[in-house]
Amino acid sequence: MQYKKIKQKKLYEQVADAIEQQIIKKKLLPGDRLDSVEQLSKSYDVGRSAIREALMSLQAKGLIEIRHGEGTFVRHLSTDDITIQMPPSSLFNKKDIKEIFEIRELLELGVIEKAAVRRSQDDLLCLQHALHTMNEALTDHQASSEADFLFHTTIAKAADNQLLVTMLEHISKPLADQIQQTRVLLAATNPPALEQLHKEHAAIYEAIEKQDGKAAKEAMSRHLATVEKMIFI
Amino acid sequence: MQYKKIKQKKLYEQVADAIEQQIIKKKLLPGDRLDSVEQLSKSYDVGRSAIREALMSLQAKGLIEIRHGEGTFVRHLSTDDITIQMPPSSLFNKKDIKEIFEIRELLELGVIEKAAVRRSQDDLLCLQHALHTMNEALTDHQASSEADFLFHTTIAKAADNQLLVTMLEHISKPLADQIQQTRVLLAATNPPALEQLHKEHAAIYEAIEKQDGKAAKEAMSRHLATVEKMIFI
DNA sequence: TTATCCTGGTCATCAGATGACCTGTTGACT
DNA sequence: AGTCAACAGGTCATCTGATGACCAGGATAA
Repeated sequence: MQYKKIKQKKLYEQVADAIEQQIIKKKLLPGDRLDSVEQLSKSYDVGRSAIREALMSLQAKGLIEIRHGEGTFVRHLSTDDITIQMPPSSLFNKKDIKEIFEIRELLELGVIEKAAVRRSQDDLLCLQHALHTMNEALTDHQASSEADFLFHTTIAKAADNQLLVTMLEHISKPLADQIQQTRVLLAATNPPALEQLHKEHAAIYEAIEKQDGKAAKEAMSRHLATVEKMIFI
Repeated sequence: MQYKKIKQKKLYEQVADAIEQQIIKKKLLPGDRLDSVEQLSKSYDVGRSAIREALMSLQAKGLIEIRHGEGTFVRHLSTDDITIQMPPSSLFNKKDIKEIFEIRELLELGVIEKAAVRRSQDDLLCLQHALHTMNEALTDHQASSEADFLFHTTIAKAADNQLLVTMLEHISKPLADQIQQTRVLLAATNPPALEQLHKEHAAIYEAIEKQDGKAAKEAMSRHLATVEKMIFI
């Protein structure tokens, strides 16, 4: 026998949904100010706390912005308001990290093909800069990790797809921790490996400069294989 | 002249951070029960509302679960707790949709290669079922759209990467609306196009059955090209 | 043993009060 | 006219006491 769920939604969720619908249906446009908490409280006939919690959850979703002393406003939003909720990396196990890495690989390989074709002169300069910094800072793990991250981010930017940049950044964050640890380890036990990383980055850069998508993809593929080996020892 | 921001963080954010740190530092393990709101209110020496808002924001992040009448618990989490916040699709413009589609293409092409290799017998059955439903329900746009979605989701599942499934689902959601609209349109104006979609799906299925990654990828690529054309008229 | 009731602990929500903060206005001073 | 302090009105931020809803587990009755 099937029963219909009577799940009574929590009050603030109902309110949040109602307001969200208004935004979706364009009854509330970006930039508009919502009524004050007191007002809404009366309109929806619920307490102020319920309204407040509803607004807070919408703010967490990025739909609205609450400004102390001013009011609550509908946000203007675009694809870079898409966010990925990643629990802290310390809570992941090896298998999770592997899954994440697999996805990064997909995105990164896709992005570099586009980047090689679409890259501008500016992008090249940025890449050069990152490359240079990384080489300079071989001993400063913090700085070289950041430059590494910047290198990859810049490639994503060159692909001219903002959403892709956002996703790669989010996906790479938990990996970045792992990578930095690995860098520290390598510097102590296996300096030539760092040298290899740099060569791979350089190869990637050259392929992008030549706008050779295929070569770039292969270079990136080799690079990721190296990194993967280093992480999953 | 540069000035340092004196941003004083809101109370509940400080509390939320404090508790999050405890979880990250493993002082609070998954399954543990947090102190009651009253208790925490005393411990942190802030009002109950601040505690409550902090807990709500952590719940939104997926780190904890608040159970009415029982208490608040640290969640066990894994990669499928990674969520992607997508504003409602109606708020996107054409360019945004194009970016999203580009990413979907990347993920989908990557996933199908893995799926073709890793697919189990069960996965094949599911795919058959989705395929069948889609064909049956040519006139029921709702049902056929769902079957379409199921078809792609099942492929992701076959790739044996839970995170990938999650991401693809989230990414495809805003596209699904567009696609359904398109389906309705096609049914009225261009029935053969629906036929073509079905053939493409079938081709994808066959390649997966043969575990031919390359062919599967090509079939999917053709399919996505078709869909893209249909969406961006 | 099993079903029912009771109780203590907890979250959900409300409403009043106070403080902090922002904007715009007014009026004095330069 | 331009600058600035002071003020007022509106709004969010937070605290607090009160009440209801909900759950788990123990006590009780059939």
